[in-house]
Amino acid sequence: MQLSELEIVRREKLAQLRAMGINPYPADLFPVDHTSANIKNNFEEGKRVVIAGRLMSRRIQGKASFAELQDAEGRIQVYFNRDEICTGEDKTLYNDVYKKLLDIGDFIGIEGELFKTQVGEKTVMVKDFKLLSKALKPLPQPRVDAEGKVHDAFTDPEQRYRQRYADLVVNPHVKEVFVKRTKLFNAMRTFFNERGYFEVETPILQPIPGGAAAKPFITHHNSLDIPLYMRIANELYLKRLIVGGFDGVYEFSKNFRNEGMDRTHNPEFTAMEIYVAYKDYNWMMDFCEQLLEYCALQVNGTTQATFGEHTVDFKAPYKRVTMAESIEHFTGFDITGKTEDELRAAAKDMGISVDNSMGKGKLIDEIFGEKCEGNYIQPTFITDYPKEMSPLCKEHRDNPELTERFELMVCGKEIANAYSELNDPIDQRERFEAQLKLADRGDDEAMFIDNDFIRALEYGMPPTSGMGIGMDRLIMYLTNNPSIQEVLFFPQMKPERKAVALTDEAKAVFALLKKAEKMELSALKEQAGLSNKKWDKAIKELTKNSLAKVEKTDEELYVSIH
RNA sequence: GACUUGGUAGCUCAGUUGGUAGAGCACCUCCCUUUUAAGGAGGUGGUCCUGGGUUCGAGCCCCAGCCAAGUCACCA
Repeated sequence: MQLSELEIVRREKLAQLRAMGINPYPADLFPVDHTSANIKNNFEEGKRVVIAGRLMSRRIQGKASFAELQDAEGRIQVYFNRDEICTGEDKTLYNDVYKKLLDIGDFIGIEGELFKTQVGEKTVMVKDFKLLSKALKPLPQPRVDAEGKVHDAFTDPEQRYRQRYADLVVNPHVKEVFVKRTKLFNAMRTFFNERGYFEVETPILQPIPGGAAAKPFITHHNSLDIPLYMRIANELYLKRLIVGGFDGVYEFSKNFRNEGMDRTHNPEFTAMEIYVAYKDYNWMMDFCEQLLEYCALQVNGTTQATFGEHTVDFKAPYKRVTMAESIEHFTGFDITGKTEDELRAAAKDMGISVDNSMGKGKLIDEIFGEKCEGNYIQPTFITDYPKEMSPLCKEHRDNPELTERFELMVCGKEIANAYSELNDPIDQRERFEAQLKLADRGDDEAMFIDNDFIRALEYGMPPTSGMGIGMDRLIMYLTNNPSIQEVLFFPQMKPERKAVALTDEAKAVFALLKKAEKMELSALKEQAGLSNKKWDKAIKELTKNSLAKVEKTDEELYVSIH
């Protein structure tokens, strides 16, 4: 590996520390008893504290120095004074260890006393300190000036996502997003648990990827010798549990879809699904708006959330509009009672591209997606979707062409999807078969038939309402982030770079060398068992790529890992 | 998948018509005992994303590729 000058300097400091008998990575517990936050909140002049964290900035002025220590809760100023730390004649702890051998990014533990500086800053006067972990790579160092302007911000999205650890260290606002994310999950759990609903886990590796229209990841189980799919949804398993007698079950579900990536789609994402027996989708709408109002309050302390140019209010209740009303409102076209051909012609007139694989449901969905969806900024329930595009949803009690389904739209995007669940096993089989026909017409997202799921329904499932919420999307709204990558710790990225391409001979030599770290050149050559020519080529390749180093002492040649 | 923009020091960024690679911060050396983005003086640091091409000469022009962001398409 090629080291920068800064990295080499830090490795040299590491060696010097060791030479002084200081372990840069000590094993023993450090008895922390305060954090930066509770020092500031409960400040007491002269109080003794033990704190630990990363050294994040230093202002050295000869025999004294101010620095900032960052822990999990924020930063606190610390004051290093030579004569406070080194009470005797030996001043090396300050002059050498602190001033020369510590770096920004190092973890240190501090024992000290609280005081306020002449300008009133709450500060820890260091009485003793200990290196807890040396950082070998320099962190980016954004700084904020008196006007709140950030200098040298660490902003490159590629580096921030690939090195989220560094992003989190230096960008407090990034950490805040993830704190809110966890608050959201906790709020939902609390809301559900208080109502007696039961958190469960269902399979991620599934023999049939069901519950949604999407392309799955496929994998293979070796000893069973069967294909398995990573789940695209957990719906069908949760409903099996309702069949099994639970009144309400929910799961935060990591789902996987083998589709495109963009700023709102990551190959793995988190959905929450909940199913409650003896309820219908009208009840679920009430439940949903109560839930989101509660979550917004828990996360942000207010029901209002800013998203880009919009201010969204999650305070219940939300408007409810049927899909037919919505389409009529925005296009003037009434879809009720229209044939597939009439719908296709209407869509064409609206300038929507259509093809013959599209059935009635898909056509209506296209019209809605194109002309209506984007207009709903404030939370709005869109209800009563066409039957064809909702194969797991109960037929509408008043209209056999429709289903009892709603989606919740916010800022023109869907964040929740809910049904009165289909529990008629014969109807369910017919819907699956209709999906097969769609697949034959070329719809590559049509659902598979899940016979085991139908068998479960045949035992009887109580009337049930279910809802799914896109957790990533919801937290994007609650934290004003237009990109899903900002709300995932580790968004999927293409691999960073190809490994150094080595010949097989060079790889073999390197493997031998790695075990020993350093060995005599002649011994390594003998172990490698290569011809002179091949040996020469292999060792030159390794040294050229800075993987190995050849050193000459008085009587021997040594090879070591670089 | 298409298009647009970008990739230069650890970080943020300049880089003129194609003519010896720059700044600020960081880092290193020296001075400095209550400061607060930035004390003073001096210094080090580069695979200009990769590979080809044009040229006497390429960070810059051309071609191909890699990675990212954005827009669109597709997809929930």
